[in-house]
Amino acid sequence: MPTTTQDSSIAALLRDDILRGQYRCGERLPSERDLALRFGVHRSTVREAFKRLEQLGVARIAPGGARVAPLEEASLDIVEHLLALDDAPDPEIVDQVLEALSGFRAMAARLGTERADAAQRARLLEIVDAMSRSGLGNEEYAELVLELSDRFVEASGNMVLRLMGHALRPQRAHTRLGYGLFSDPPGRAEVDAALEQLARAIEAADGTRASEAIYGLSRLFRQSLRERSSAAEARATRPNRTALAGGRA
Amino acid sequence: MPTTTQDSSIAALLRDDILRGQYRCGERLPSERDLALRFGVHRSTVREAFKRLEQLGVARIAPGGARVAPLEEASLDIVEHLLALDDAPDPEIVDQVLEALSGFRAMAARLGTERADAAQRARLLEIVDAMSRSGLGNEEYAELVLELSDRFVEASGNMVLRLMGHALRPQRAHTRLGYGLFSDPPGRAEVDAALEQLARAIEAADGTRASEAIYGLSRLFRQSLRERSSAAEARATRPNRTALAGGRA
DNA sequence: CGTGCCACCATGGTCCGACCAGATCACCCC
DNA sequence: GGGGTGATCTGGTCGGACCATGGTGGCACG
Repeated sequence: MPTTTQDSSIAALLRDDILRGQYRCGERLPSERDLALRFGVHRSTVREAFKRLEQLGVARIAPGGARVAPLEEASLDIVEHLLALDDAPDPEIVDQVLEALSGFRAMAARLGTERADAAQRARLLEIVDAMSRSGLGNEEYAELVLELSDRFVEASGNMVLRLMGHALRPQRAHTRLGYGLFSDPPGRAEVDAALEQLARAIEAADGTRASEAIYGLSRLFRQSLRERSSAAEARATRPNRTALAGGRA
Repeated sequence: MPTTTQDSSIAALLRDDILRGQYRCGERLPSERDLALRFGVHRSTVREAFKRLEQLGVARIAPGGARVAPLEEASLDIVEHLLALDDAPDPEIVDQVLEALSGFRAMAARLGTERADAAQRARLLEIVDAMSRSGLGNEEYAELVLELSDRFVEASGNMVLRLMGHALRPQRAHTRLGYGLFSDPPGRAEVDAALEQLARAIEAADGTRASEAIYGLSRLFRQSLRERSSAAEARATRPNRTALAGGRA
């Protein structure tokens, strides 16, 4: 039972404030004493929260005041928090994460395909086969995609990939909406073709082809997601702006 | 002048101990009071160090004792510390990092190539052209590769890629040894071919081809590095084992 | 009036000592 | 021997304190 401590709650609050863009980069955060007063905790508790923020790379603590760090210095770990910020994260962030995820999975597919042993290869083919079947729901597809990705990473035997996958692991529904095209007639043909290509690539241990197949699949997903979310956005409130806004000049 | 604080020094010490594999996963770390005594600091200072470790994902703090976290839960940020651990990091780690770096750069090349504007494209071609010239030293090549990578990331406009690049940024010489093949006759032809392919891909905004070219280049580098380092290792002491050892079963 | 210097104050870094609740573990009783 | 139980240990939090440093305003001097 992960009983959250006060320092981690405070760290999460401040982190989200920063990620939401409520403090400009370089701006001073409230002093430790102020925050201790505001949150009704002891200063040392606030300090511990600050240390977390510094380790996360979103703040820089120095005598004279803690300041918001430039976003480029942040840890990849902020991604999951960016996605979890609100019910409707900035679609641009979601898209950038999905894009990175596509590339990451393509990378994993390449290495995994080249290095998988017989058992791993069989398991990979099983999953691809399951994805080819029709009649699965969004959640089921999402599960399959996740497992496929994990198996590729596992087969690659690369710990760095594993860590990257951990940071990018989609935990929110926002990133899983696109899988509907699996059952939609329009995209179905393309998906099937890509899956077929992927299966052959796995059998032939052809990393490059597997990589392309995965990337193609991911692109289809992202496209589908963009269409769906832009439609959804049209009848919703404005998305929240975050510190990432404008990142893609 | 980043005057390092005691808590960060202690955090670094403990982190390196953990990364070096001196504590088994799940094993209890010494208590805060013990460490405070050992380091001659107050317990609250040790606590701040612990918070950093927890945020880094290498330790899990809970009543009853802080324990070493499973490696999969760690942040990507540990990679740079793994490489900085000793003068001669485990070659397997270096190889895994380079492998991930290859994939990352291929990803950045794909997205960057597809989305670069005219000025960015011109700059990319400039760098590729500079890499084609002979007579450059290892350091110069490393610089060019780094800048090329950065420009691709910049052109991609993807903040997640930027964060990944930051975590994987090679800061140590170990990851730069392979560039010698740029001037070596045996590899030179292959390198030139790949560079030529890359240039054409950039001109044509062909992400897939650019990605393949970069991946091919990176593979040549890694190969070269492996040969060099295995030769060097033969006449050196055993490499240090770290927590990553055995990651590639 | 402008400028430069200095004292003052706020801030982070560290320390001291204390209390609480939950986890651990050894011991004892059954 | 097994299970309960209390001493003990651990982290979580608190209150207060001191120091060095950096920021800032005011005061004196030009």
